Amino acid sequence: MVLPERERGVCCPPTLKARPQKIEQTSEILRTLADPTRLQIALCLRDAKEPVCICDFTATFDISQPTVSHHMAKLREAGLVNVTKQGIWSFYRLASDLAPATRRILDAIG
Amino acid sequence: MVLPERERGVCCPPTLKARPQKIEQTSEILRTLADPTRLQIALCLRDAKEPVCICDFTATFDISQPTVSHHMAKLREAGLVNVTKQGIWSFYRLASDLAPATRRILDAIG
DNA sequence: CGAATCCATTGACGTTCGTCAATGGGTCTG
DNA sequence: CAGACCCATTGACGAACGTCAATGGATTCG
Repeated sequence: MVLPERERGVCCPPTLKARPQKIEQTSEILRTLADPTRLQIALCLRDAKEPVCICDFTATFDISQPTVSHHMAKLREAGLVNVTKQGIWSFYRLASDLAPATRRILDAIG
Repeated sequence: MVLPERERGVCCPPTLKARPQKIEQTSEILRTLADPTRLQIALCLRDAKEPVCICDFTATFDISQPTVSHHMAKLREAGLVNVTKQGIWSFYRLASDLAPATRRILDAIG
């Protein structure tokens, strides 16, 4: 294996291809998906044919209703999901204007 | 848009397709990549033709050497990278036995 | 050997995060 | 209207995280 020439104290800083702003955006998406509960919710919405009601998640996961609501807020703030209110119910689905880069990441999972 | 029928107090818990263990593994990968600095390092290693020396990252990022070392340890623990020591230098590259699922996520970014 | 260099580890500190209990707003039903 | 139900928000708390300064091991050079 041929290694780059090196002398003591001489480094070859790699050029960073991605713009800082892009890195920050991607980082937020990954941070949002990194929590196990939110990851399951996101995958569930990705694969769902119809919007899913909050009460379904509350019934599915072993966490309190406020915590579910907290996770949905995080997903909303990251632009990953849209919410539609119907009477007393809130239905969630993947954001209709999901960025292609975000869609690629979601599709790469599971 | 047709929504599922609903009555008060009646929920339709969604079936979770992914196994809990798989969710936990994916979650760790995402958590590791979620930090902006680690994300840049991972992408740099993904695109590098040759192993990259730690001192290169120390020179590139505006963080201390121990912090760079800390991030590399996280990447190692997550099984994302391998390290090769050569004299006083440590060269890092993407793990040779990177899981296909992990590779898909990495390739979906940037 | 002694000094210099690269890198990992340890300990500490402030911030962020996930969680819950409590509360309140909004909607439907009797 | 009164009660039941769904959901979001607030406040609080412990755990995890990112960062640095200090330290030490390992290697190389004079």
